[in-house]
Amino acid sequence: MKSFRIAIKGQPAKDIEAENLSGLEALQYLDVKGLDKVVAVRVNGGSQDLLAPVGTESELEPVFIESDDGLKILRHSTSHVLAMAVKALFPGVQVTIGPSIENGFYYDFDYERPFRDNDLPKIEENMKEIIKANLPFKREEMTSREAIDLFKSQGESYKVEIIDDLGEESVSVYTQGSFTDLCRGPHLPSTGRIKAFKLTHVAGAYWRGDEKKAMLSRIYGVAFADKKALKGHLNRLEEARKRDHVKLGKQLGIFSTYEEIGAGMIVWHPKGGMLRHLLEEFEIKEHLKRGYELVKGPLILKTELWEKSGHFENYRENMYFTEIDKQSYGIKPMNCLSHMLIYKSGIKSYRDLPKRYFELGLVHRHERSGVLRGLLRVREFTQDDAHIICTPEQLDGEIKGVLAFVKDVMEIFQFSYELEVSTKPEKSIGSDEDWNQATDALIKAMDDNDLEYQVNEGDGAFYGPKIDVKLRDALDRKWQCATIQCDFTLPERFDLSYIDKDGQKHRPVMIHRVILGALERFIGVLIEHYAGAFPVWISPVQAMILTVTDRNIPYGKKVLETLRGSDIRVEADFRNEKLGLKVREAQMQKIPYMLIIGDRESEKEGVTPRLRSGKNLPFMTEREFIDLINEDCRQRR
RNA sequence: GCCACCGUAGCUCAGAUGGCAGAGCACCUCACUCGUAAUGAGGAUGUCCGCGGUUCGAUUCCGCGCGGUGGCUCCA
Repeated sequence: MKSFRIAIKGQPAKDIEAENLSGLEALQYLDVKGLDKVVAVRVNGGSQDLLAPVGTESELEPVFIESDDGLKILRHSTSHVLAMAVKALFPGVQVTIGPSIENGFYYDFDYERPFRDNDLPKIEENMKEIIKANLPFKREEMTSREAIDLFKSQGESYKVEIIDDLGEESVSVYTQGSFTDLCRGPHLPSTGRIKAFKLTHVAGAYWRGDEKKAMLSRIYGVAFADKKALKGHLNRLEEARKRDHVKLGKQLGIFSTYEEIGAGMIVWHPKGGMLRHLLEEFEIKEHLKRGYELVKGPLILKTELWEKSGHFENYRENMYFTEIDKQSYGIKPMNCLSHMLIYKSGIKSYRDLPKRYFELGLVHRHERSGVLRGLLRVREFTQDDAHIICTPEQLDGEIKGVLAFVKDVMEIFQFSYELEVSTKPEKSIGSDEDWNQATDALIKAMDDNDLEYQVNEGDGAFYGPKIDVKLRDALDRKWQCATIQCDFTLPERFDLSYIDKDGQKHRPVMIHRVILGALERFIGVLIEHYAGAFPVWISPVQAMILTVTDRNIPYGKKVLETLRGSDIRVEADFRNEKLGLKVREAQMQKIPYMLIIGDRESEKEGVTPRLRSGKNLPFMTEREFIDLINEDCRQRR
């Protein structure tokens, strides 16, 4: 008999005598409530299986299935059940890896053919059998040598490769029924604890994420603590799909694409044309306010210039080229080149700096066909691009200025965003000193502003480190919008200089930055963010005049003229239709204000606005309504 | 680019072991002049994404393209 001193974290310890004590027994002894919801236990901070023994001095924390860690364990265990089912149904399949992910899990397989959607139902059936059998997950430690022999005997070469690469003395494996998988754990006590899961889709995935390696077949699934939570998740997904910007873009007359025009090319319909115009107007104002200068470069530039900048060498695959009078030209994928030449067009003094050149620049990039998606990834787009050329001493202040700019703009659109900083990649240009200085400047700017950020080591551009600002779409996928990038290459290659106080030429520093990013992508995220119901200040149509009967058309026309004359974006529905129909249609177009014009309004010369929410405002004069809209716009709501 | 799925009327979608292609909405005409999410009746609507192949016959089966969606990779 040994004596154990155990405690629930933060509570008094208890002593107990036992030969051996599992986590589960310890929790029982400590009288933990709701044990049927406990899937693992943290012992002195580290998660382990419920049935694994605890040490003689242990501080315990139950891991409940609904907790983040509990769900991770559930999802990971479900992926093992998936692998077992697939091995049972498809002899000769090899298993690779199967982690838990947000809301679910996946498992990658190597099989003679890829899996298809219609394989999923029978796999699910098999998984349900495994769950019903309530097989325990049994952990076993063994030397790597033994594990390699074990997996070799099963023909599981990927597992052998993983163990080889781990280079550990020993590894752990988990077995449920006839299926054994290399795994660190922990796992559920048994398969019966899986109460709600669903296989969702299949996808191809490269082994180890390397496109030169084998294409595996991935099966995705979701799993939740109970059926209600699973259903809730599936419902939320369905709701999110209704906000899909491609769908809303078509319904609201914002944009469309055409097979006959080409992939990744957006055609803007009237409402989208207006939306773009409003955003561009907004951007120009905001940039001028912050000391930027408006510039504009041509769409195609001689290929020699792209060679000089390094784009031809590094970015040719993504560029379109054309030939005019036997001279090769490249269609710009970025706007920086003309900006460089503008800077060089005269000698610059330190007194002239910083220069902030802003351009709503149209760029073309040949993105690989498989990555295109709606407005979020296209081949032709407009960037709200600027290049800030400054002295090294000004760098910190300029970065902070851009971060503040991003913050202001994101607040206007009520976006929450995530910051990521990317450091020096393997393949890069420039000295370590430059890199360190610029990376420090980026990080310092964020630290000084108490901003939270994630570091992506080695993810920087080849010419410099960057801060990326990511927004999320309806389905919670992250999209890079704003970015702030330091660049050492271009000032060097274009031999940019300024004359400093010492009368000598010095090399300026350059920041390449966008705030919204690409207008296309931003609008895509924006549509999903507002579910198509734009605030009044950027609504393509702010008000719709709805007449009740034909008698009201003359006054309706007068209101239309008055509002148009006051720069209100207004349309009118004078059709001989029932008011209910007109309201419904305006409602589906998500127009902020409907102006009902009946006999009452015609006689008293005013309007009765109806809001998108269904609420009616009191009768008011045309003037009062114009003021109302103008106030909305001033407040950007 | 790679893997899977998908492409039928302007829109949303149904359809057939391979045999003249359907519904609702929208559209057009007529009636109704109407107060806050669909008035009624009638009418017209197709290269079933494209090109080849198999077949007596292909929108359906096969191949190749084009386009879309979900992933992987990429995203200077």
